[in-house]
Amino acid sequence: TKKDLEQWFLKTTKYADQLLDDLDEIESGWPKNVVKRQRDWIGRSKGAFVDFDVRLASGADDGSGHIRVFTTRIDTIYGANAVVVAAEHPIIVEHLSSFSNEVLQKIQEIRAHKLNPTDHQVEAVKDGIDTGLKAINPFSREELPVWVGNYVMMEYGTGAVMSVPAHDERDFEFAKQFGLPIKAVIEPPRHADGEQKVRSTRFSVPEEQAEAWTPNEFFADYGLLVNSGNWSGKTSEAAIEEMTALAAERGFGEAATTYKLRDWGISRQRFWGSPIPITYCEKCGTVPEKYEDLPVKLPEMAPFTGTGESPLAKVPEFVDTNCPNCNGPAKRETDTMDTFVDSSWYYYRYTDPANDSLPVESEIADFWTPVDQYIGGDDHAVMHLIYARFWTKVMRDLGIVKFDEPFKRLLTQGMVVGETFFDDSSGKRIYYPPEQVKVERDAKGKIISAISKDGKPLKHAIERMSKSKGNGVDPDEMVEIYGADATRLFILFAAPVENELVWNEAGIEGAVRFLQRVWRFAYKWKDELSVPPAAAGRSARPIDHVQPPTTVGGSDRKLRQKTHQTIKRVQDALETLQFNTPVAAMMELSNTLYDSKIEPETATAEERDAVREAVTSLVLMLAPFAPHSSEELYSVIVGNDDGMLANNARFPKYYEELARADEIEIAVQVNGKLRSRIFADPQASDAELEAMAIADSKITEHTGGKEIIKVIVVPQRLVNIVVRG
RNA sequence: GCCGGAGUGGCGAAAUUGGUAUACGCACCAGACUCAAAAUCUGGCGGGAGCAAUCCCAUGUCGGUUCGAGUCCGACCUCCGGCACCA
Repeated sequence: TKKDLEQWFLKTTKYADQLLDDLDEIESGWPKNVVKRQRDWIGRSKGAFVDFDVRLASGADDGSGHIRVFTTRIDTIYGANAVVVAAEHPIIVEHLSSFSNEVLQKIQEIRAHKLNPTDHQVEAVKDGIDTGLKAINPFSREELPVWVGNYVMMEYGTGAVMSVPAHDERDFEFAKQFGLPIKAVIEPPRHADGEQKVRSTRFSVPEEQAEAWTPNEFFADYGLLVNSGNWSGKTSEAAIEEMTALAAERGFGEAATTYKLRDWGISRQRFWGSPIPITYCEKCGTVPEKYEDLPVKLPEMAPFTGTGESPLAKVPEFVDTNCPNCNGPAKRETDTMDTFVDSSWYYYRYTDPANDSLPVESEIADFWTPVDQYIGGDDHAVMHLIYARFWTKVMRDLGIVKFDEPFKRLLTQGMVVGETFFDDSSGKRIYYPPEQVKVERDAKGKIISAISKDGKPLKHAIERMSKSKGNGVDPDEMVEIYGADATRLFILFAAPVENELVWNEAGIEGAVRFLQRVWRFAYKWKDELSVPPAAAGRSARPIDHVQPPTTVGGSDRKLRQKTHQTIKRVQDALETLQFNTPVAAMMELSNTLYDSKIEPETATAEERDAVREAVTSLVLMLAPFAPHSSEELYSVIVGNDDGMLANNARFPKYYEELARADEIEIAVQVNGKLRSRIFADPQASDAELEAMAIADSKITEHTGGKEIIKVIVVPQRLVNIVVRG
C-alpha cells in the first residue's frame, strides 16, 4: 500500500551520533531518567558487519552473493553454528521458489505472527526452520546452515545474525530448541593462579575435553578465545579489533555501528495537519512547491474514505494542481505531517510569531533561545524531546540558529494520579468509576479488595487521571469548594514538583486554613500596614517594602530575623524550582507572626515596623503561589487597587545581617551521641565553644572520670567530645 | 530477564549535601470558647522504660568507613518506572 511504500521520512538516523553525544552537554540540567531513556532509545551499538557467502543446498555457488550479518562479538565467530535470518530477509524472498512446502509454510507462519501479535507473551517461544541454504563462515571456511528464525528482526541491523549458542542467550535457546551443535569458543578469563576472574562459575571448560564438550550454559562475557584457529589465546578485546581489521582488509566485512533509532516517518493520513508541500508531475516527477506559493492550504472539507488512504485524496480541487516546474498537470501529496513536526520548533516560532516570510528571523531566535528552562511531563522523554533536539540540529546546519541543543534545563513535573478500578477478564480493560466500586482497605489504607456494584471482582491501579478511567478530579469543583488559590497552593505544597501526586483531598483544608490565617492577620493590622507616604509615591523604581537593618535587639528583632530567613529560603527554593519547601517556610513565618503576640493596640513603633515588614513580605512571596489572595492583600497594604505590577512591587529583599541569629544553639555530643545543647554567640571562637561544652553540667556527667582524647568543633553547629575509659 | 530510581511517623513529606532526624501540613488525642455543634485558639503526638530529671532503641535489612551516617561504601530485601528477543 501507499503507506508502506511512500512514507515521507526525515533522516533522524543521520544525527544519531550527535543526538547521543550531545546528551553529555545537557546532562547536568536534565532529569537522569530522561537522559537514560534517550540513550536507550538511540541505542548505539558498535560492532562489525561480516559477509557469509551463500551456497544452494547442493553446495553449488549460484552467484546469489552473500548474507551480511551484524555482530558485536566477531570474536565468537568460530562458535557460529548457523546464520539466522528474519522471515522478511531479501535472501529468503529471492529463493522462495526453491524452498520446500514445509519451509514456505513456516516462513508464512512467522510473518503472520509478526504482523498480528496475538498476545504479549512475556517469553516468546523460539521458532524457525532450516531453509536448506548454506553460508560459508569467512573465518573458518565452515559451511553453516541458513535458518529462518522468529527472533531475528528485519528492522534492526541487517536482519541477519550469526548464531553463536555458547555465547548468546537467544542463540543458546534456539540451539537447544532445535538440537543444534553448541561449541564454546570463549573461556572465562583466569588469574595467574588459575582462579577465575569472572565471578560466574556457571561456565567453564574442562581443559582436556574442550573440543568435544557441550556446555549447558551460555557465557556472554568477554574472555579468552579457544577453538578459534590462529586466534585462540587472544582476549576478546584484541580479537574483536584484529578480526574486524582482517575482515575489512579481505573485503568480507567492516566495522559498523547500528542504532535502535529509526528514521522519522512523518506521513499521516489525516484531513488536518501541516501539508507536505510536494507535487507529483508526470514529466518532472517529485517536485517541491515553489517557495512563493507556500504555504499549501488544506481544503475546508474532506470526506472520510474508510480505506486508510488520506481523506484529502478524495478532494480533486486540492489534489489536482499544476507542476511548479513545467506547469503541466500534477497531483499533490495528500499525506499531512505528524504533529511532532510542529511541536519540534513551536518555541522558536514564539520568538517571532508574525514573520510571514521565514519560520523565524535568525537574529531574533538567537537572542531568545536556546530555552533556559523547559517544563513538561516525562511522557515526552523520548518522542517529543528527541524530535525537538533533532530539529534544532537541522536548523543549526541550515544556519538559522548557532547552538546544538534547544533546552538547557528540563523539568519533568509529576502528574496528578488517582486510583482506577477495572475488569480485564475479557482481555480489554473496562474501567469502573471509583464511586461505583466497593473498596475494602487494610489499616494502612492499602486496597484489599474491590468489587463493582454488580458484584464483579475488580483489579486496581494508580494511573494518570483521565475521563475514560473515571478517576479524574474536576478542577472547577475544587475551585468551587476550596478556591483557586488554596487548590493551587495545596498541589504545590503536597509534594516536590517532579513527584507523582496521588490525589487526596484531605490535605487541602490545610491550605485553606493557612490562607485564612494570613488573611485574618493582615486585616487585623489593616490600619498599620499602609506603606509610609514616602515609599508609596508612584515611581518608576520598584518599591522596596523591606527596610534595611536599623534596630538591634528588642522584641521586634526575632520577628525580623524570621522574616529575613524566610525571604532567603523562599528565594533560594524558587531559584531551584522547589515549590513545596517555600510554602512550608511561609507557613512558619505566619506561625511566628501569631506566636509573637504583638497586638496592634499595644505594639511599639519598632514592633509595628517589624510586623509591617513581615506581612508585606509574606504577601509578596505568596504571589506566585496564591495570586488572588496575594493581590487582594497587597491592595490593602498600598491602599490602591492597581495591583502589584502597576505599583512596581518587587520580591522582598533579604538582609543577611537581619537573618543572622543573635544566639545560636550548639549541639554537644559525647562520643557522637547528643547529650546537651548550649547557646552561644555566633561569633564565638572554637576554643570558647569547646570550653563551654566541657563545662556544661550535663556533659560532665558523661565525661567525669574519663580521659578526653579529642574535641571536634563544627563552627555554628556542634561540639563533639571524644572520651575513653 | 536487563537497565534506572526510591525505601524516613498513621499519611504527604523536610533535613543547609557527612554534623541537633522527623521542619511544614494532614489525621488523631486533650483542653479553652459554646446550651451544643462547627469554626477558631492552646497543648500533645516515632517506639520503649521511668513519678521525674533522664536513659535506651529507631531513617527497608545486615555489615563497613568515620569522632559522628537518613546522607558515603559493600551485600541483600521490597516497591515503582523504562526497555523488552536490539545480535
